[in-house]
Amino acid sequence: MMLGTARRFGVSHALRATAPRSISARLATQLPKWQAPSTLSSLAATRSLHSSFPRLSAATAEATVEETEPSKSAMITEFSDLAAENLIHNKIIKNIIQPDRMNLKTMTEVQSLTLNEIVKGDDILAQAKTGTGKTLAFLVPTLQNILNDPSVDVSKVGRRSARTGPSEIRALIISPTRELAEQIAVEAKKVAFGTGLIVQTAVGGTQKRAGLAKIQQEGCHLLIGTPGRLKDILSDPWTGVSAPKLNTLILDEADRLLDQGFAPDVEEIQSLLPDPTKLDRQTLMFSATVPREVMQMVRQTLKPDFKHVNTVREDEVPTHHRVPQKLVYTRGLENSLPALLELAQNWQARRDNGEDLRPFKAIAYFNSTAETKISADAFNNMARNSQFRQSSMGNMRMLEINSRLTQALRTRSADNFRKAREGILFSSDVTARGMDFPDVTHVVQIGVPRDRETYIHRLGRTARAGKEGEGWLFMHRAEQDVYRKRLGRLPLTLDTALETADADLSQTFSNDTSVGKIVNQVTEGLAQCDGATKVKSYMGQLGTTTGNFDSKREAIQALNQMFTVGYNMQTPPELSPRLMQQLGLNRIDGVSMGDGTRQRRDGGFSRGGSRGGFSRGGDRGDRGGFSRGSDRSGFSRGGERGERSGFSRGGERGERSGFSRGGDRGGFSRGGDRGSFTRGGDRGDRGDRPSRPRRAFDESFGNDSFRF
DNA sequence: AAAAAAT
Repeated sequence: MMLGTARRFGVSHALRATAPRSISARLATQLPKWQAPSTLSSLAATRSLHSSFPRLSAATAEATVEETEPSKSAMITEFSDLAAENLIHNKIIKNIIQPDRMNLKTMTEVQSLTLNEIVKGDDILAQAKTGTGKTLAFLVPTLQNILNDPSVDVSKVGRRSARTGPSEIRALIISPTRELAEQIAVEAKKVAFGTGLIVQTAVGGTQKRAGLAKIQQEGCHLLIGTPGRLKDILSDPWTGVSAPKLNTLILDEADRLLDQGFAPDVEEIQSLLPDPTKLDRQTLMFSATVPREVMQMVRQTLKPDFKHVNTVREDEVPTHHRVPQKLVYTRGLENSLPALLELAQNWQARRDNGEDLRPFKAIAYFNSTAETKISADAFNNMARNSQFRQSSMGNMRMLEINSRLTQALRTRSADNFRKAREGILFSSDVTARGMDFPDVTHVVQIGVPRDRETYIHRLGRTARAGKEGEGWLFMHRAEQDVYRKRLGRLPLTLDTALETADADLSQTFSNDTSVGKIVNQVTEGLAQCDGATKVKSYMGQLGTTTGNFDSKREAIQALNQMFTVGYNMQTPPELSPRLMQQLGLNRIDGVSMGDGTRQRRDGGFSRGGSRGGFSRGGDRGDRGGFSRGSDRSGFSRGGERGERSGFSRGGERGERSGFSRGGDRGGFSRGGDRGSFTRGGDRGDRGDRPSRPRRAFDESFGNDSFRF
């Protein structure tokens, strides 16, 4: 059926011959609000329910053609037809469709809708949902265009002295992350296999000299890289790598590359390329999201008559309809990891019960690198436990990835997760965009993400290529306002099934209950993490929580509670007056403020010689790390006042926070024993929590103080 | 102090 349709429409030369008319004119003058007709998206959605990759059907093709191509151009939907029309090189087609190679048959919407335009040489902004083949959409026609260039010599295929050099770059692809650049390159090499086209990468974190040597030796037609390294090698005349013949510039994840952080680099790279008024240059932009704010940048960067190919209706969300998105309120920040473990265990238990579910393979996203680390550490600690190993969780890989790891470790984690059958990847936003890990069943976002686009792209790591997947967002109640503002219109539904999400973790739990088992495992895993990691995690979350929470006061209380109850630490790190001011915390209760005499040392925090580590009260001989009762107001200023209160003076919220001693809930034993704090006094088993090994920070930090 | 990205 599809094939017949494709043939009916598949007239490539007609496509090439027809000039784009009204649509480009329209786009040039007004905000490009062109979009695929409604039938398209609804139909795609329906089809995807049947777990097929949303392809172009006959009906949609027709509708789309009319809408997008007033010139009645045709639409091709089968890769094999591209060969018949002699539009795309036979070798490329073979690489795509052969079962022992990429094994693809039918093109996706973006691929169909952009191919002819790209071959024609038009500038394009293409928007399509995550996991619908955007990479291939720009690779195939771009590689073809290079082959079409008579000045490109690929005649010496397979021989050592191919007549290409480091200045033969015809197309450049910029990616916002190193792993994505590498992934695109892998795909590009598959497509280009046997054509003689040379694909190279240039990303940071790798040996520059080795990379350069490779390009110098083998030459390069298509270069793929990240902004910093591309800038570096293209601006340095000594490298010999240059692009005087460049015809095509591709911005993958274009909205990201055009935003604040990247735009200057991208502009600088453009300035290193041949003057577009002298050598015609095609620019292609691809992304699942293009927020309004960047449209101006898009328009500035593309030619005035660029095409906006949008397969996502403007009133539609660029997520997949088939992906259930669940929202979970957590009682405190410390509940996230137990809830994550519970989610994984529940899933595995259902599998054990014979339900037809794929193995649990999840990405857990955090808003700070330090939090990814402590979470990965904690889960790795748990996974070492024999009870855990023998459970249905036993075969899970626990992996970590973020930009603070060495590139070697990053690459290893990504590779391992790709290969993993089941496991959890604890990730920062390095992997949020474009990464294609096969068979991810769950995306769990912990904390409201920094913006809507981030949410959408993270979610897009699951349910790719027609597969199923679930999205989860764990969020503190006090993030509601920012949630509504950023994600309010997305289709999340409240889920209250995870028991540990709402458990009061200041209690003691018995291993006889399922909740207790989970909580105690996490507690123990965290207890084995070192103190510095905990402090960094606290500090790392300061920025996002104070920004995300309904009030700064709530943010601090939640963080302090996470630190004491979740991490089993005594007193939260002191903050310098300067930092407090920057965070707007000056008049917030519950903050430990240092006296500002810190000396900077590695990583932005300083160790003040004599000041107690984390200013624990006990060893200083004063009243213990916590203020109790409502007598104390204000906060401590380091030690010079001799008092340590730190936080939570009574107050209506006090009792929730796990410290703030009323005595009724157990809370906190201060006193000289520094450390042991016993929660759950009301249950009568104080101090007997199953797993409370001596905290690592006692050893590693001694009496030193950390102020920030 | 909060992703990422050159050394």
